[in-house]
Amino acid sequence: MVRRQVREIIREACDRCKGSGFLPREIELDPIIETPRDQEHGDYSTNIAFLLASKVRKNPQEIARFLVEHMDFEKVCDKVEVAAKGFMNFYVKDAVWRDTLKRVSDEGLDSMFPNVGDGRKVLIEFVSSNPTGPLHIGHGRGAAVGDVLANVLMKTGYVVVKEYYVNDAGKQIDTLGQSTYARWRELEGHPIPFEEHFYQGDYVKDIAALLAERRDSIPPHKDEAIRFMARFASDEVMCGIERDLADFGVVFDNYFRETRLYENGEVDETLKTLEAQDYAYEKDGALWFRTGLFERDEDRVLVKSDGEKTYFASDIAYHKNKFERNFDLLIDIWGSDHHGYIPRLRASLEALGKDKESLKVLLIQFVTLLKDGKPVGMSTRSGQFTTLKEVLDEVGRDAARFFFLMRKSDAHLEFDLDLAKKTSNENPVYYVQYAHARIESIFRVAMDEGIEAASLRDADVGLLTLKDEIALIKGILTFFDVVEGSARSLEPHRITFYLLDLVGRFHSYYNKTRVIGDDRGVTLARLLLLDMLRQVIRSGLSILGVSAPERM
RNA sequence: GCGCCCAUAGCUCAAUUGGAUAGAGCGCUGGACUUCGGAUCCAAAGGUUGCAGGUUCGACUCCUGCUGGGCGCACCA
Repeated sequence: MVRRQVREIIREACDRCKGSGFLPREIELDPIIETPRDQEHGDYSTNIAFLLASKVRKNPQEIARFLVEHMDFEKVCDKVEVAAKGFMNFYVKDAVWRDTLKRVSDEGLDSMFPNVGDGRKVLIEFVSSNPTGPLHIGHGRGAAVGDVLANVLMKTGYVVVKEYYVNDAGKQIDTLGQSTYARWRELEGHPIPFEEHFYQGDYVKDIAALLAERRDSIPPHKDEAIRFMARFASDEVMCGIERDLADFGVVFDNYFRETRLYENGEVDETLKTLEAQDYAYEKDGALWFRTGLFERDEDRVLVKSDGEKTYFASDIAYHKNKFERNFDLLIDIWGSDHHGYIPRLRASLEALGKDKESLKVLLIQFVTLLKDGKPVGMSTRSGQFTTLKEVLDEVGRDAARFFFLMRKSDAHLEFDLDLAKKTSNENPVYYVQYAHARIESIFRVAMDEGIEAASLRDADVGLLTLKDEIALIKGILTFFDVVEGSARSLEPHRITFYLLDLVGRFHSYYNKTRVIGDDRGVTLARLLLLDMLRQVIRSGLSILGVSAPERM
């Protein structure tokens, strides 16, 4: 908003300088307008003089001075300074900040989010955990990142579809069937060896117990029984996964089953296409994809010599299917242990004539759970993993989601269970939520004193004259920049950091300044400020999927 | 052996994507409640950004080489 006005001022000045012959007419620049971290350097600054310096072979400072002389900034800025090195610093008028706040208040938050997506369609595929066991903590992090990223993109003008890819075909489902069968035989008193590669978790026993209750529906022959149990168990596990996700506040638009790709013949069709273009070849009785043609990676098997298709084969078909559904952007969110898989998938998309740049893969690093300051071990095979459900039961949805978004997704995350449970100042979730509850409380008091919510419309923002108040306004308005940056960089964790910073300013302001006082005009103006603040906190928390309580 | 990611205050992490004097929280030390919620605030201490070069007006950020950690390198998914 204000940034755009500053950009316009710079553009005008450049045009004027071109007219005067100082700058060559053909020069085109898109200057970066940034907010300096040091307040002393103004509200915005630009590096345009440095960019021009190399093109017109003049001193950056000289260019900056000349630009400022030809600049018509009085409407927006008190002053524009040229710093020693050549930065141009813009000092925005307090009145401009106040008026912008008032405008947001009048027009509503939702109309202020920048339209980054412009209606483009995005498919975000995430979690996609195999239906062979419950979600663990790592899936939880992926779920939080995917869900919040979806919210961010929706706010900024994208049309978003959230999809879960269900690997309900292949060997691991078969193993689940065998594991269930073995547990069932134990229950029936006819145990068979429980092999090491079977799924060890107790949930398999629970499912076997369910089956024991409906013995009649189990086919008599072992192979058929295993197949039946595989289906039954994976459906059961999938139900549990959906339930855990719902408890976590994550709802998918679509569950896409791998078996569907086989049933529709899409896998075979994809393989035929690749073969026809000589991107696939036979060797040693297997069908190989020429990954090396497109990426620095080895050729990979699509069809094994036993005739079985690999996961890679169906995954190519899956991504082809995504493109055919006319998405402009595909986002895959994977565990970072799958990073080696990226080159071959990108290669396959290129082979199919798709733009591989329209696939973005976000990698989620591992989560280490800490309890009593010590890491809690996890391993799917041994059944020792900590499930998402356990963490949710322990710390609650709000803390879990917030904690998952306190780190860049490709950085290791240490999740301190004790800290997440604490209802104290050390817990960052409470720090943010407390600010909201505190503002709500102030409004309750204001109501008691006979101030109507509607009267905020008549508040005179000109009465917000304190330095802290201008700083708060700037903080509030930064929200829209942060959401934009979050969308452009696909980094949802920025929202978390922003909120912590914003409410920090509020708490500080609160401790110094009384909101409700004798002067009704000032009171109203401050209430308007706080109203915008709570709206931004609410909006930010709702993007994170975290509640904004009125009382705590 | 090859590839990807990470390395920043005692600890956990930021740093506007190449910008100005590298910032927060926790912890430590000292302070603030007769008034809107002390689940809060204020102040102080804490750094050769793993090491060595390079690119340029300018590097935590980009390039090269080391060191140390994580993860991959299947006719598994």
